[in-house]
Order: sequence, then C-alpha cells, then structure tokens
Amino acid sequence: MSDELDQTISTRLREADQRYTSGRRALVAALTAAGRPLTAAEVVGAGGLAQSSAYRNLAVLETCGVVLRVAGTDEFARFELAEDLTDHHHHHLICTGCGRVTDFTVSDDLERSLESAMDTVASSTGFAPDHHRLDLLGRCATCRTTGDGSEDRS
Amino acid sequence: MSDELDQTISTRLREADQRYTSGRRALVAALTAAGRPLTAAEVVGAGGLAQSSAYRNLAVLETCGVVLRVAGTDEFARFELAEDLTDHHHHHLICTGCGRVTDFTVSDDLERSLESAMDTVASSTGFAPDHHRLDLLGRCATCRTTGDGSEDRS
DNA sequence: ATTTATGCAAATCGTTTGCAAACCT
DNA sequence: AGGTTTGCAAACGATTTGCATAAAT
Repeated sequence: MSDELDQTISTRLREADQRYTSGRRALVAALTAAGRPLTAAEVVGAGGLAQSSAYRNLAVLETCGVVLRVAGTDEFARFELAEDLTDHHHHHLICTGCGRVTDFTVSDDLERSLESAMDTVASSTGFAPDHHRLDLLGRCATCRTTGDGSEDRS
Repeated sequence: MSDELDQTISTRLREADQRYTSGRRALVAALTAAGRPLTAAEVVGAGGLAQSSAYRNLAVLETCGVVLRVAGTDEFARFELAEDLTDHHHHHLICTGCGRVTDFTVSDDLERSLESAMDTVASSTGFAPDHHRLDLLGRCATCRTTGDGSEDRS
C-alpha cells in the first residue's frame, strides 16, 4: 500500500478522533493486498490480530469511511477498502458455490445509465438513492471445474 | 393470490417430492400480500406459524425455486416469491435507515445493457454469470422525514 | 497520567436442529 | 400404519461486548 493511501486514511481517522494504530494498519494492508473483499476470518488470518480486535477495527474503519461492508450470498460479512480510497469504482462477481467475491467493472455508458436510473427513482418516489450496487451471481472458474461448492476461505 | 399461482407452486413442490401444506400456503400468501421482501419475523407475524416452521418452510420453498432469499444491508434475511412466479422482473430499493426493501423496475434498455455486461464478463473471465442483482441504497421517505433509522419491522 | 486499543472469554441474537406429538394419504 | 410436518426448547455460529492489561499520547 502506498504512503499516500496511508496518509489519506490517517487523516480520515484523525478527523473522527480515531488513531491509526498498528492493528488498523495491518488490517488495511491485508485488504489492500487482497484486492478483493475479505471475510472477517480472512482478515484475522492475514492481519495477525485477535478476532474481537478485527471486528472492532473494521467497525471503526467502516464508520470513518475507510472500509465498506460487502453483502455476498453466504453467512459471512465481507470487507473492502472504500472506493474513493482506491479510485476504482467497481462491482462484484459473487460465486454461489464458494461465496468468493471478486471485482469487475462495466462500461462508462452502463454506469451513466445506472446513474440516470437512480435519478428517475429519486424523482418518481420518496426514496433518496445514495449509491447503487450491481452484482453478478454465478459460478467462478474454480467451482465450475471442481464440480461444486467446497469452501476454501483461507 | 391467484389459483393459477397456487397451481404452479403446487406442481413445483410436487416435482421435488414436497407437499403444499397449509403452513406453506399461509407463507406464500403472506409474501404475495406484502408485495415486497419480508423478514423471517414478518413472515412469522403474518403467517401465524411457529418460527422454526417458518424457517424450515422457507428453506424448502427456496430449494424448490418458489421463494428467493434477498440480501439487504442489515442482519435480517428477507424472502420474496421467485420472479418467474410473479412475472415481474425487478430490483430493490434498500433503505439504509430502517432496512426495508421495496421493489422497482428499470427500463428495458437498461436491462438489456445489464444482460450484455453479463455476457462480456462471461466471455472475458472464467466466471459464469447466472443472474444479476441491482440495488439502490438510500433513505426511504419515512426515514427521511422521521430524521433517522428507528426500526419498525412489524 | 490518562485515555484508547488489545486479547481473552463470555454473551448476544438470528437461525438451525432434535425430538415427540399432530397431520396427511 | 408409514412417512411428513409441526411446535417447543435447546443448540449453533458469526458477531459483539465486558473487563483487565498493554499501548499510545
């Protein structure tokens, strides 16, 4: 992870009266290195901090807008760095076999269409859209060849 | 709910060696009447059956392709009738205040673009998309006027 | 020195499961 | 009767929390 990213995060935490501790740095490093949303278990494994600390820090980072919670299809919550930190607006490929979540992007045209759909909803209902979520559900290459969904959350 | 719908569901259950019991009928009726995804608690409240039976029947109906599990942003699972039973392809408005999920539709043009994005992913990666999920996250009219997210899952 | 973060173990809570009674065919 | 579904209460498991210690400022 770049020093610049670290600086931005540090500032964002300080603005919320939070410290950028070594544990939180480890956690951010794990998410950065992964390049895909990680489960709490994966974060714990990679970051080397206690489970409770991982959850607590993820909550802090989420509140400060550093980390985002990602909804998959299984029972595990997943976490990734906020998009405005990575400058990489993306969507998710969700494997219905193993639950793994990976990133993908769509054309600017499609993004614009999505934005316009949001505007339409905003003006035709009382709902005030904030952001959108576009996921593709299917089977990843591994689960397709392996036959079925035997997990590997390591 | 229409007799035709009941017929279809009955058939679909029978094909999986499952019965269309009164409890399951009540559950389907509750989902039909609601017209939006319901939490397990809401289903229990409306269907008048025990919690464990509700969960068990929802699982059976999900396996048989009658009911679909919907991911929101809160800790509650939500359920709705499968789209091919309602002939109503739709997406979800998810309120980040109260968690409530409602339906909305987009233009056929946008749907086609989404389909084409799926095809692109399919051919450029090993991932085999099955369906897509487009959600708009924001605040519902009630939560916007009420100020903030005080729950009402009744 | 005082406040905040950590790790452990216990608690929480939506969901799942074992089991005996009620139900359907 | 034979197999399935139901409701109750107990079990489960991911996540959260209480509390005493360690770290940061």
